Amino acid sequence: MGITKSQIFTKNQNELAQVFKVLGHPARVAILQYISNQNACICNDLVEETGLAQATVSQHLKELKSIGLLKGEIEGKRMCYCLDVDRWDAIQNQLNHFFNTTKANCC
Amino acid sequence: MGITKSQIFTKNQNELAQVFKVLGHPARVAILQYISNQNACICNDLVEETGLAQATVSQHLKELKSIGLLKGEIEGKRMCYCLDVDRWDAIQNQLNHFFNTTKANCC
DNA sequence: TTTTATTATCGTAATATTGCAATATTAAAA
DNA sequence: TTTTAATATTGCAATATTACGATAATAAAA
Repeated sequence: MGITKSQIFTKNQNELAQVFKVLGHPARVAILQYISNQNACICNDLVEETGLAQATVSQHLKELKSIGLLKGEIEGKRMCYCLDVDRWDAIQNQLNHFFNTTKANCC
Repeated sequence: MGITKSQIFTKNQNELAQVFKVLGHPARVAILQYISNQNACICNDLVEETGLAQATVSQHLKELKSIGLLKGEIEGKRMCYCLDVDRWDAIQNQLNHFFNTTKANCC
């Protein structure tokens, strides 16, 4: 096979896993950290910063957008990507809820 | 290509991404939640619980072990897998540190 | 309008992941 | 010792991801 059997898991489990998955690439971690050190960012900065090709960076940005972590505004012929802070906080809360509720007494 | 260029990122970024990646599958989220509802667990329970084949479950458990989240004790001819609570807390702290430090003023 | 700069998308190659059947391993039970 | 039960490993097919060159799209600048 090779296809994740998402239909056998709950909506919550799939959503949680999707968030983790998007964050599960060092380039995307690096992109988020870089944006946090600026007040904003543009894609071409990230090409220099990450050492990845422009097409690759654009693709990673798309994935971060797909879970709502980034929002982009058009600024002339540039894109200004920045964190969606509300979504950022919501995701942090969601992950903490997972960690707090999934804590077992060990055998 | 298709290979993640981990050498161009920091050790911290790679480690963080690796943790997110392991958690980024609904079966592994479900396994952790199931273990938390028991006091322990055995692999065969998980086969029924998840609807995945025994080999598949075993593989997911191996990945969770790879980041230290689970520890397994041999109990006769069974394995007793349980959360490593110290590691669990450490990872939660690591992720919170990432979320707290990577928080930008939006543009 | 033409050029230039910036970002997105498409197509494709390389690699990774998922899932499972078959088989191996291990230890208790018979 | 042989059988049985539980888990791990191997090998493989299907699908997903990563990366990038080429190209398209868009908007400011010349």
